[in-house]
Amino acid sequence: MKIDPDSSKDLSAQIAEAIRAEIVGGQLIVDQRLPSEAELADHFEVSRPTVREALKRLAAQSLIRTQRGASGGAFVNRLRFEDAYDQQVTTASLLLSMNAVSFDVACEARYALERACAPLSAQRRTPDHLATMRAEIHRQGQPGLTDEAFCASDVTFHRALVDGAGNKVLSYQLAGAVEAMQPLMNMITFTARSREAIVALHTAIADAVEAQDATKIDTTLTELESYTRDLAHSVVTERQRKAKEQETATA
Amino acid sequence: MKIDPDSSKDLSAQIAEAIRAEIVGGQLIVDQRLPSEAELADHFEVSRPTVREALKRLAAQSLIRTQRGASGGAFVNRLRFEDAYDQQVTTASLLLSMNAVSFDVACEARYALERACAPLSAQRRTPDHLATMRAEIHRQGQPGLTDEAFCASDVTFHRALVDGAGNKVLSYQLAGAVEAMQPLMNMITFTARSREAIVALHTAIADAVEAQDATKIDTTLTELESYTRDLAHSVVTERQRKAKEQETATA
DNA sequence: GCCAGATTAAATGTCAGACATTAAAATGTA
DNA sequence: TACATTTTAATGTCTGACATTTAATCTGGC
Repeated sequence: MKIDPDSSKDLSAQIAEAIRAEIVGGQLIVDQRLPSEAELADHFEVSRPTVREALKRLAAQSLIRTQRGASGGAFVNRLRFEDAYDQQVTTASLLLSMNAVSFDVACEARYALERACAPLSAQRRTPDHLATMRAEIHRQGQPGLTDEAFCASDVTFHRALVDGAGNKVLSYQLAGAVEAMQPLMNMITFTARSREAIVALHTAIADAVEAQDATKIDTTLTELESYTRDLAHSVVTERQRKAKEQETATA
Repeated sequence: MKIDPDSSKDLSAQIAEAIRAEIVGGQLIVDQRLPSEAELADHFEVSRPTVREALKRLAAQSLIRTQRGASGGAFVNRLRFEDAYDQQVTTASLLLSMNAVSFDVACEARYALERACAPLSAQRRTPDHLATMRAEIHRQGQPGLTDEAFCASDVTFHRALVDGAGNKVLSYQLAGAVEAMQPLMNMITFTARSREAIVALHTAIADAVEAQDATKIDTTLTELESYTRDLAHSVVTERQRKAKEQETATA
């Protein structure tokens, strides 16, 4: 394994970097055991706490897992889609919230990606996917549904559409984006009227998926996108109007 | 801040989780300073090394940064697109290499995503994007170019196409996917003949982008996808044939 | 010979206290 | 006021110890 010159960065960061390079480079393979903390400390000529900090960094990225007890230790972890998925959701959420990404930009990206798998989904969707979509549409029509539940159902519906493409990589990428946008979507309070319109568009999408009509899915998704954006705009302007009104009243 | 019951997980993992929840929940905002390690240790009733391990976990995810010296400490980090981008590339690379994702699946996902931003790119591309694409095409035509340089240029070309859509979220998502696939693409050794075909397709794409012809971009990308897959298949079968030949020779 | 239980050993998890290093802030002086 | 010095508060690192977990080994009885 590599050495660390006395550079500016933390020792633990350098050690983590060295081990990560071994993993992505393929020198350390899945389920292989790393040397023990004491051995690593010896090798890198640092103390055990420093090595531990490095290992925790790698664990935070799901690159390794640790096991206690005899014949325990740190093992190279098989990165599963679910783990990566969780990471991506929080990362994308923070990106959106911390960088003042406008609703329009996020919305555009989301629907562009979703349209990307429409043709594949039209071709490969199974009865399972269709059933999920229909079930969620039915749920979205229930009058007593809370806003949060409606949004969650919305996410499930769109995930079914994406999963219908039968491509794990695509599902991974896209589902992360869709889920990350949910907080932004939640900011829009859906009225009974807008729910009705959304359910109608969802039904049209489900019909098109069932009929394997890729073009129709595409155009309906575009409709849904512009409807969502209009809705968001009207919510924003309404809020501004109310804020102004209140300002006038107090003045 | 929250407490930790004596559950199964590491104390450092629990503490990291508690702080992360504060960050994603918005209780801790960007550039805000966390309590010092000693104060955190006091609050959570653990030792300082344990707190430090927790902080390193968060640092590994770019959620915090630390600063030494008086009035130093740990600060909530503004997650930038570049940071997230790097993380995504390594995550996606590992996903592909560790989960035996087939070339076809990865390739399909990549081109599906790329087609998703074709319409936007046709609409919004600037002279800069066009210039980058032309420059990379020219480079790809040079006879002395190494395979690695050709692939890197390929990535740059496609990034320009994606960036042309003028949507940071889209660029972030897609560029990660494209870059993660590069090692897989590198496995295909390009012959002079296939390079020629690829340059021709790239030229057709650049022309279509310049003409703002979204449909033409889409169809050409599809052509490029199927060409790439055919190439990969022929490489694989050729390798198998050679392996068999050698087996027969030794037998 | 074989199985159940006790023992051992090796590893991670945690703690306490100390010192080193850094960089900002406070202080003193011309 | 401007500049050099000192102080101070924080992270970075080390040492050594103990606690806990768990697999492997040893032991005794049948």
